Amino acid sequence: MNSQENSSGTPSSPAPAQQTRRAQPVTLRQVAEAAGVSTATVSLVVNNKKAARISDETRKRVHDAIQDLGYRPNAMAQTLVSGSSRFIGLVADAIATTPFAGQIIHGAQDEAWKHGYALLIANTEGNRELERDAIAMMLEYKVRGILYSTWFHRATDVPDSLRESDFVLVNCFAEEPGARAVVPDEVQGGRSATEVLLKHGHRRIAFINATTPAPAKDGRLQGYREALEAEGIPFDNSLVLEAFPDQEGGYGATEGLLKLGVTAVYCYNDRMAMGLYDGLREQGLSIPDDMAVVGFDNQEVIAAHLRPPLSTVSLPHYELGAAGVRMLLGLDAEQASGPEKIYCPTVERNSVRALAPA
Amino acid sequence: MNSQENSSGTPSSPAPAQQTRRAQPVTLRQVAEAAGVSTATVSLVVNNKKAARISDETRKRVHDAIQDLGYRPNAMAQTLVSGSSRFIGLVADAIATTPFAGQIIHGAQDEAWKHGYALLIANTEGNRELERDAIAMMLEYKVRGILYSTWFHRATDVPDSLRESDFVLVNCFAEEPGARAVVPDEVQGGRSATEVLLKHGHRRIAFINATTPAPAKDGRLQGYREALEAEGIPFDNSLVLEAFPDQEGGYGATEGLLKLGVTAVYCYNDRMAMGLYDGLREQGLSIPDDMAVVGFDNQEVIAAHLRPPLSTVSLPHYELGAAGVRMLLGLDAEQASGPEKIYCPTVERNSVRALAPA
DNA sequence: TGAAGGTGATTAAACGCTTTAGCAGATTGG
DNA sequence: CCAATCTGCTAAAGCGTTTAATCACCTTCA
Repeated sequence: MNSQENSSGTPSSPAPAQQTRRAQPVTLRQVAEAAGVSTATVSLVVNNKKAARISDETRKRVHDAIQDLGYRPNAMAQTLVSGSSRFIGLVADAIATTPFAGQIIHGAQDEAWKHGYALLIANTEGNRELERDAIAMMLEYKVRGILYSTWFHRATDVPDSLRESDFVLVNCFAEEPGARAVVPDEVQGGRSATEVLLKHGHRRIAFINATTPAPAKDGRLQGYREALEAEGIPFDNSLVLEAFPDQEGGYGATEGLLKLGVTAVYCYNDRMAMGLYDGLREQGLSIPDDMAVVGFDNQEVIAAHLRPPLSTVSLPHYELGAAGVRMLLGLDAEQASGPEKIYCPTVERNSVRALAPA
Repeated sequence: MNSQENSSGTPSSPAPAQQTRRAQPVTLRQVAEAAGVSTATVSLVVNNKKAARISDETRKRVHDAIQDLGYRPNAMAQTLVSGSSRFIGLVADAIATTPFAGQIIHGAQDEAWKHGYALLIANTEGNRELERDAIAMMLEYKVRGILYSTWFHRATDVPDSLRESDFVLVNCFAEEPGARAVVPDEVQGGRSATEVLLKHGHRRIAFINATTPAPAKDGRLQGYREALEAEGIPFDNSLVLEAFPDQEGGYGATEGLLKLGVTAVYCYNDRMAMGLYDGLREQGLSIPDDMAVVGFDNQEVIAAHLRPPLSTVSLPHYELGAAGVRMLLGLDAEQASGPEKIYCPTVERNSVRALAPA
């Protein structure tokens, strides 16, 4: 890479930048001395200040010195003087309990990075004390702001110390007036899921909802009703079942479902759909021929690889993280009020087929 | 909380610490002025230096001032003077492609936190340039060291800039002599998986290996052989099949498997086992009665909720992350040589049953 | 009574960088 | 030929801490 001749004395050191490895980091001053200029000059060329008048010759000497010494600016010192740090904090209540949390981190990281920020993360495991400490740590690092995220969509209260900084709630919300938030659009998601079925001609559609109270429970049901009613199909409460939102719940709901005489079913989530697959198969029923199924969440490992692959609606965790930092940074036009709702895209696979016209 | 009387003038401010919200952060100097002491004194009490001689009265004045102003130390300034930061960097090639990466982050975060470090993360999506930038960023923040992790166990090469810092490879390894690494013990895992079957009396055990070359492929096979041989069962190469390591691969392997006349099968991973479940069921075969199955990875969403729940071997991602930071910090006794191998624990569920004695 | 020692604080330098004001010398204009 | 302007660079202050050195004052004891 560096084709410059070795004019600087020491003849046989193969990797000049490497030899200082793990030693005290090289400072601006050392570069300045090596180049025979002042630290101000070095700073000016490092930061490419166009206002500064530096001769090409000097500029080159500085660059060479930087190369030779393997200089890296000290970000701590920079932020100290500049007054504002380039950190965004992300506190999560469960980083790994679910693949989802990872996506929030991912989205936040990408977006933060895009705007020159680094992500500082902490996970609290739902522990209030840990949470307080984590937030304190972030405040001490003078983060630009904090993303407070939960692994499932829910109401939360805002920890006091959070208020000492800018913050936005991600995948959760609080009644509190000033609290900005980003959440998935459960209602739209529920509508989309139902529409997939509707679009294929199904008219009698069951919904297996969760038993566990949550915004998702209400929203997804609401979306189901809206989609139905938009098609002029009256909502029939006897078509909505409830079960615990996991595989076993879905499996257990099979019997009840079969009594309903429906041609299609929309499950609260993919895991229930997975259980339902087993239940249906046990009854010798085929998906999508005997029953069309859609899920919700788009939990990759499951949805994409069931037999047949499951049509579902995606929970936009990546987008949630990204939108969170955008909101924090004030990049999007400010919402009127209430949390910003993120669109849940439909993912069509093969668990739904057109209903043969009767 | 703060039951101190409001002796300081302004009468009706309800939340004293809160009112400075979002303003310029309070500094040590301001606390010092408010308490009528020098900044040195404040520093001394904040850090609880026992060597320092500070009267109780002064100490109290300082604490009150801190409370009133809502002071938080500036970590940047602290690390600047102390010379060493409290950061550990984690660069991952895929944060969210898989639930696994989340676990590595989680483990690293917990362990780092335990030792007073904060985790700085970056994900590179396998992009070399992004990777370089991410590492550069970490170096500029003068991290204590960097964890370089991959989402599946593999050989890697060490990016040049990584060498400018302490680092350890997590879930990957390099030939390079100086490169410390932590990886899962695939061989032991393969042995454990096989032993679960052996323990239940199975003697004729198939192994469905992956087609994709990887340390896991070799190691898990090796473990299978070792376990067999330890029981005096000669290794029979015709009992090892190969398929693409996902659900479809497992499903597709059903036919070949059934020709083998085995009573049990050990799958390269849980996803293949999931596919195999479907294949077996299609043939009207029951797990575990007609065929005992064990997987590998312990991919929660799948393994715990298949019908029947899958016995498997856990890939210790959390431990990998945690062991990574311990190694980085030099907390564990140094290994003789080669990567440190992390134990893969067995998780027994219901997909294996004792073989009725013939 | 005066030196020695203890107590409770302060002063000031340093950490690595950015940035404004300004300086010396060269060039230009009138 | 002198002032004005331009060019290339530097001095120094300041960001918020920590910490070694020091200071003023008070006790104690020989």
